[in-house]
Amino acid sequence: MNTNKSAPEPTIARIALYLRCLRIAKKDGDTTLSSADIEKRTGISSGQVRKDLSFFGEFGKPGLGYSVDELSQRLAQIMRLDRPQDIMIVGAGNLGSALAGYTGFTESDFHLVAIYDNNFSKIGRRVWDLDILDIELMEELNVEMGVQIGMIATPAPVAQGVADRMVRSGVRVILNFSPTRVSVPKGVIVRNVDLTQELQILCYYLPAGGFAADSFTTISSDAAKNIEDEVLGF
Amino acid sequence: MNTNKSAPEPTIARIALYLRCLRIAKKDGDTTLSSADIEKRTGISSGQVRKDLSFFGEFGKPGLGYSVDELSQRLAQIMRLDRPQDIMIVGAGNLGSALAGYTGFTESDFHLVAIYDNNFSKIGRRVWDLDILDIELMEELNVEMGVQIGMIATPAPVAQGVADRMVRSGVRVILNFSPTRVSVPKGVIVRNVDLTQELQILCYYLPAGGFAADSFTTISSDAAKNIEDEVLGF
DNA sequence: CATTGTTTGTACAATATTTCACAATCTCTA
DNA sequence: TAGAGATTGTGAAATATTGTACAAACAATG
Repeated sequence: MNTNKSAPEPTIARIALYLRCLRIAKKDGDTTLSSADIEKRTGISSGQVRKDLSFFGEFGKPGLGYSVDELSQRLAQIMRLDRPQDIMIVGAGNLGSALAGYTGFTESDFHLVAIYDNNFSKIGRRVWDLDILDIELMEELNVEMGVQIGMIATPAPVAQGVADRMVRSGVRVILNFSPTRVSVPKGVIVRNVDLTQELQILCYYLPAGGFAADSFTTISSDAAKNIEDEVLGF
Repeated sequence: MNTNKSAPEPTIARIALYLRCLRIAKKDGDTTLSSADIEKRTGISSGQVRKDLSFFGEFGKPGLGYSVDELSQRLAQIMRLDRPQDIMIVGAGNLGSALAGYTGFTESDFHLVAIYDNNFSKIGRRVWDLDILDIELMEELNVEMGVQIGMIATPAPVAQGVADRMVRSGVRVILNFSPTRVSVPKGVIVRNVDLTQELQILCYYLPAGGFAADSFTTISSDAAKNIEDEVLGF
């Protein structure tokens, strides 16, 4: 174990993955998982899994593995995911509205409690089951709500102002979808999800020779299942 | 410089940032930028900037810096962003539709040419200026279109099937928004954008002591501008 | 055109992260 | 309950990434 210094960020990111893996394993009826099992499910090497977990304690039993229930509970505790977390969104446009309706958040016990905008034609309109609120009221309203997690889904030019307002309102961590970096006081954490950047990175890995449809046509991933046949609208 | 081995992934990610920075600098009228200037604009240390750029060549002039125009052009070339790139989206639901309408892609010269779904009630409907196509036709249609970049915006259970179909259709790089990992043949690249995971990571960094609104109330980021006053709907 | 001031490119050092290997510990079965 | 088999936790080695510092190259100015 390693009590003094905090875990590396990549470890934290993987813990989130382990949590999802554990939930699926539980649904599958597995009561215990070895690090090798976790490797099969996540693709993360068993050694990496053990090292990641060992940052926080000794959760496993030699010869057996990890108890699905116990590990889930402990990891959720560490990640502060053992209770529902309230979130707010600023920007009720294209992306903001989609995020507001994203069911994945709800499934993971995130609870959207407010969505703000600065556009008078949007304020008061409903998105899913929420009224769009006037951003001018955020500081006031958040005294009551106490939301600590904010998502920025605005154009770049207003992102910094929104971040500042969030911080003044008591928000402590920010997920920023706008294509710009925002500055925040020390102690507040920002993560950027930059959709364009992701595409650009992928472009770099595009093969040089242009379009070549044949190269991989016959190869099929071993994890492929025949779920395409299911009636599953998306 | 370093011709033999390919650049580290973090470098590639930052190059995308430099490109954006360069575009803004050009708009600002700057014709030349030093690595220190880039640090001011991006927050990436000047040393890091120089090291990143030196992976691909010697673009700067000692005593002067980098020519905005030349560097933009060279970097765009390296990232294959010197010409428009066609993309497709699978999943015309909540998130997929939002991505289809995301203006950021268009601004960076990405061109959405197809959006697919498997739900008969959606196929044929229009999203923005595109007809939603039957996913069953992807292989056939993409012979003509030759799209190499795909985005998965479906529920997790069908993501692997969609990825397989994309690969069979000639897609070479995939941006996966579904909350699951997909396997692809060697040579095909997948990047995952996992919205729930991002929130979960942030949760970990939430301060322990619960809600404490005062701590940062008076501190304001030095980069804050008064753009809130602008009439800028979002 | 020499001198001063800037800025690059890069070797080297420092961190950070991942991989590897294995003793120690536990399970399971006979 | 003893012995075989499985799996953990963790140091130590290997990689990967970032930070530092400085000689060499150029600009600018009078």
